Amino acid sequence: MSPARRGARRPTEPAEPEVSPLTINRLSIYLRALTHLHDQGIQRISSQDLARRYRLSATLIRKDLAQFGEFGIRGVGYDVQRLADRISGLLGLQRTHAIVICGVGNLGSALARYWGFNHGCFRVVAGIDADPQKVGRKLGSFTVAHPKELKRLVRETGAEIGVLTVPGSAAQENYDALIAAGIRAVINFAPSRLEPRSGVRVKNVDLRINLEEVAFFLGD
Amino acid sequence: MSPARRGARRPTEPAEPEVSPLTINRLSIYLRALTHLHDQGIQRISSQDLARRYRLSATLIRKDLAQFGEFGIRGVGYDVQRLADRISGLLGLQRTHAIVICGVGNLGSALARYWGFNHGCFRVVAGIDADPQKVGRKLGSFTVAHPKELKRLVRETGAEIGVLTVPGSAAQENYDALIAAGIRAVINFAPSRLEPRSGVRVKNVDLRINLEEVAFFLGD
DNA sequence: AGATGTGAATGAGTTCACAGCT
DNA sequence: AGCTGTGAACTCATTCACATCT
Repeated sequence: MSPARRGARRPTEPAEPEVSPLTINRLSIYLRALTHLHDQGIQRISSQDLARRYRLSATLIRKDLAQFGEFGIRGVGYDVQRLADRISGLLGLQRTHAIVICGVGNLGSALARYWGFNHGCFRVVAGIDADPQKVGRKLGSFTVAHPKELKRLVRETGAEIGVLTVPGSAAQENYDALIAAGIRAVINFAPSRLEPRSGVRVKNVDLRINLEEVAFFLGD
Repeated sequence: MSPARRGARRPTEPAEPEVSPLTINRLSIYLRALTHLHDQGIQRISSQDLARRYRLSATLIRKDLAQFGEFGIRGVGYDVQRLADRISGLLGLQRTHAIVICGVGNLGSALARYWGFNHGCFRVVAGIDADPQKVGRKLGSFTVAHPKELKRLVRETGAEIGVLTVPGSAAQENYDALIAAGIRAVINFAPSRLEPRSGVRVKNVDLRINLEEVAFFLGD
């Protein structure tokens, strides 16, 4: 069966529902597990064995994969290498994705280093900051630029992903600027709901909320 | 009605189910919205108005709150200040929670600065790193310590929350060390499933997975 | 035999619709 | 009249159970 993705279906088809982020996140987990197995020289694995080793659900692995086709061999299991390749393809990790970081403070620059400037299929290729103190500063393989350069940088680098690590009060305007510059997906670390502007994908990551979640369970 | 929390129920009661993290995370969101309203001098708000302003669901606000009691006035709405106080109480934000950061690399030190050393009810009070290069380095209001100091530091500072920002390969041993030292909740930024050791709460935060999620929607 | 892939059953989470209070 | 609090309906997610294939 053929994948359902970003509404890229022909008008005659009966409108397949979009794949859930839960499933997509699990695909990432599966991919890591498979990579780990591959590094250990293991070539074949069953969903059950995969589940046992990495504390996952065997049925869920099969159900998740079923949304994209048939990847295993009945009675046998999955070919580690092959499944890893297929998942990596599904996740769009067979090509490089360029990232622009908007707001090069503590968090922004740490993420840049953490995600790597030239590492795997994600590449942080530019940093933007309105603070004149920060503009011109060297960060990894590039120099921090002023927001007015954003559009040009996105065009020149082909950046698709924008990372918002600006103060909450500046999030919306920077988000709008990213979209105007042609960015296609945004990961927002600012603790504010963004007014969605278009078909651009927004993923909110709220670091503070994690502290409050565990605080709840610690009690008063 | 009385809250269901960390199984703190009397043996006679019919085993209330634990509150969902989804609800807890939304409480954090509500609290921020209310704080924002309070800052604007707004004293009363209905669930509908709150939902409209912050793009939330009115029914869900009421349902979430209903799990902890009755906070509103029928026909009127909620008292902003009062509701904020109650939620902040539920989340355990009426007292300070001390945090130990395990692994003071890019991410660890950025989080320390981002979350603040002396800011609100969370306080980063210690940093641990096995790298001799980093031990002794000043970070905010303390000095990075060697892992062997962990137990003493936790005891002396009363730290409850441990943050794991070590490489994936070191995650499990550091997790075990945190638990042995008496930490009561862990936020794990390493991309590896931890073998759960006890009743200690673990919250996994996987920063790389967010990139892969948006990459999926970008396609190949 | 032994594993996948999948319809059916269950469970979790959200929305609907309205009784009941102010 | 207006809004909260809540049972019932519904939707989404996961697990169960098994037909199907190697």
